[in-house]
Amino acid sequence: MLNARHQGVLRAIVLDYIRTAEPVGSRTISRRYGFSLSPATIRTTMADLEELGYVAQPYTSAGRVPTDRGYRFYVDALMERPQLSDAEVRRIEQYVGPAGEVEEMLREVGKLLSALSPYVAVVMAPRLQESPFRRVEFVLLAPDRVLVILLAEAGLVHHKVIAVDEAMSQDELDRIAGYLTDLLHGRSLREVRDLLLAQMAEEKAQYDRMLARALRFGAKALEAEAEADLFVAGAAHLADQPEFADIAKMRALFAAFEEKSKLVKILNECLTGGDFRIFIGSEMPVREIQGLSVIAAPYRRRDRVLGVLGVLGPTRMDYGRALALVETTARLLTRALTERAA
Amino acid sequence: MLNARHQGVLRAIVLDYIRTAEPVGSRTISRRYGFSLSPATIRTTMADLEELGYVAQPYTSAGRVPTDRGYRFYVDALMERPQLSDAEVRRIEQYVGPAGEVEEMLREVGKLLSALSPYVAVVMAPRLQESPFRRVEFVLLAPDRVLVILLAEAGLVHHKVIAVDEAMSQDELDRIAGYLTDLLHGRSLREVRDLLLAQMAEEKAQYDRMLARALRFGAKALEAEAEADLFVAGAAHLADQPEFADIAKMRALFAAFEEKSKLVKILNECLTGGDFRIFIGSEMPVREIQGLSVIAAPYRRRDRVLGVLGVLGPTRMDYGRALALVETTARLLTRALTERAA
DNA sequence: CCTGGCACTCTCGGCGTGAGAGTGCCAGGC
DNA sequence: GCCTGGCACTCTCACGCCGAGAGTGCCAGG
Repeated sequence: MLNARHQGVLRAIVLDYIRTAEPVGSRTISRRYGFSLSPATIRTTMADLEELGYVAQPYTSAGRVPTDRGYRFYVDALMERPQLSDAEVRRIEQYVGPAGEVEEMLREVGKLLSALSPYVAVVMAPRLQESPFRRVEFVLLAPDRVLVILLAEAGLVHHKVIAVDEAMSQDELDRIAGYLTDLLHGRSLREVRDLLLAQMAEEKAQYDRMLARALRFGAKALEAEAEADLFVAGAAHLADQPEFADIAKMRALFAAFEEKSKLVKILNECLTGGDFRIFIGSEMPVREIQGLSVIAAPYRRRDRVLGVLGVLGPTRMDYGRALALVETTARLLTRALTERAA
Repeated sequence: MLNARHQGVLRAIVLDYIRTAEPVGSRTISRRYGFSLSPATIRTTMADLEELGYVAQPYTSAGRVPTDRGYRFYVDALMERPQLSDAEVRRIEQYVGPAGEVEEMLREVGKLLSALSPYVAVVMAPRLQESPFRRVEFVLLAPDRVLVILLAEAGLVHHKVIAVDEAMSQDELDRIAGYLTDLLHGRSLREVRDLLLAQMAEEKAQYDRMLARALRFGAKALEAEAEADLFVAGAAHLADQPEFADIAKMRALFAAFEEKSKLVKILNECLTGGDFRIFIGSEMPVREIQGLSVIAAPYRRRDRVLGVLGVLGPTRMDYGRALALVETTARLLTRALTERAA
């Protein structure tokens, strides 16, 4: 479909446009990208590329700009895959050290990603619901309020306060906690909850008052968490990108960020699939976000996918470097989480 | 200093400018604000106000714009104090219901403030360090990692994971937790920590191994939290304000928001003082934030100030309404926290 | 098949202009 | 003595014009 010359010119257009954010002319390509062809020849090639939909002109007789399709071809077939520098890799390694708490670590990773790139970092935290369960603890705060502490694998901790209808003693809570912990060791919270509900449906007789109470209470404590947690860092970066010099665009963007559910939707698509995922402009599964690309990669513990991290930038983004950054971070984070004691 | 006419004209200028964001001319004032004076007369008054520094002209022979000093006088002496509608008060009451966890509630309050005003909401969470202490719990995660759960008054909960040098059993942890809880009931974490360090310094003999260990471990568990927690909501609102139609200003603003420490510094100033605090433009204790005003009020539990909430907007802000909003929210939040069981 | 030449198109910045808003000042009136 | 209408003046802003510059498409010749 695209011969070598077409591909070379497309590559040059993408590279130059990523660098300068200005439409690229035939002369620039001929001079700066080592083609031994005159601008006139380049022009016919560019006309071909335009007809095939890989590049576009902002207006008649301006230079060419890559289309989403052009970026896609570039990413799939032309892009080099640069390595991060050793210093950068070391820096990432420091941030994902094995100590501390997972949420804290993810927040730091977000800051790191946004510091190492001019884009917005997004990190989706593991869904507690889906994580293998290790333990639950209850702490009586008041006769009618109980603090629930949920511990999942890999240092994932979550606490919440729930109201209870009937007064309980700390002793009773401890017994219930022990019972739940035994019952559920290693299953996900979702499984646990379903199990509890199933048991509750069965045990109509309520011959064991304590057990009935434990079931009822446990089901309440494990009730579904609201939204997947999302950390966004470096949103101010976008204001630096020339494509968002327009106030109206900026507004839409920042509004989109406050509605994190949109971002979650995009990142969710990355939970399946392989090593990484790139959405370019119109490929984005959410309509509200325009003119942006996302590069995201899942991170794991052993073989289980925990969450997704990535960067969000203008379609005119340095895909090679951003991908290296995202992949490396995901890889190192996966390693750190896998090496974690429990 | 300012006679009645001066004040009336200043008030009209501020009101009109808040509404329209356009410099206010003598004619507008004469027509729209019920002065039975001709524009020419208004003009001489305006010239006086300008000389005294209450208003300024963006350029020769444009209308007048209030200066920071003008806003200050308006806020101190001229401003009406509108009431929130019943519906709004009810809405706030719903958000600050007595159940659930404090942090969660504060986050919601932030969203609420930004929904009820076109400004940015900021809510500073109680500093755990300063809160009266109720209880500590330890959970052994791995031989060398312990989950610390700190419970302060009013349902303030915090957890963190710490690394320990020497292996401990859960039994031992429970004993230490009990010891610490007994020792410290009702004091703030800061006091507790200082106490521990003092005791450690004294007990050089280490005659009681268990006690020494408890002290050492306790001190570590209570180590200072990083930053005061801050919730920011509705930052995208600022993009709607005409004064930030300039990209450069927006950039600076959003960058300032990511550096939350600046905001914390401002809000900290409000922790002392009485019912509320208003910083107008150049009065702001942090130089990085320009052209903005802050209205903030502390919220309490009983008589103890826990934190601060407020809104951040352009100096051209509807001070009356914003103040009503902030004060009411702080008042209702205080009531809810005070009524809380423990 | 490539290339230099050429006419053409479109953007962009600078410039001038005129309308409009608002001012300060002054002389005259209540 | 204070207020007011009138007037000349100033400054911004939107508009349109123009020329420079960048880039194109096409064509004819090597």
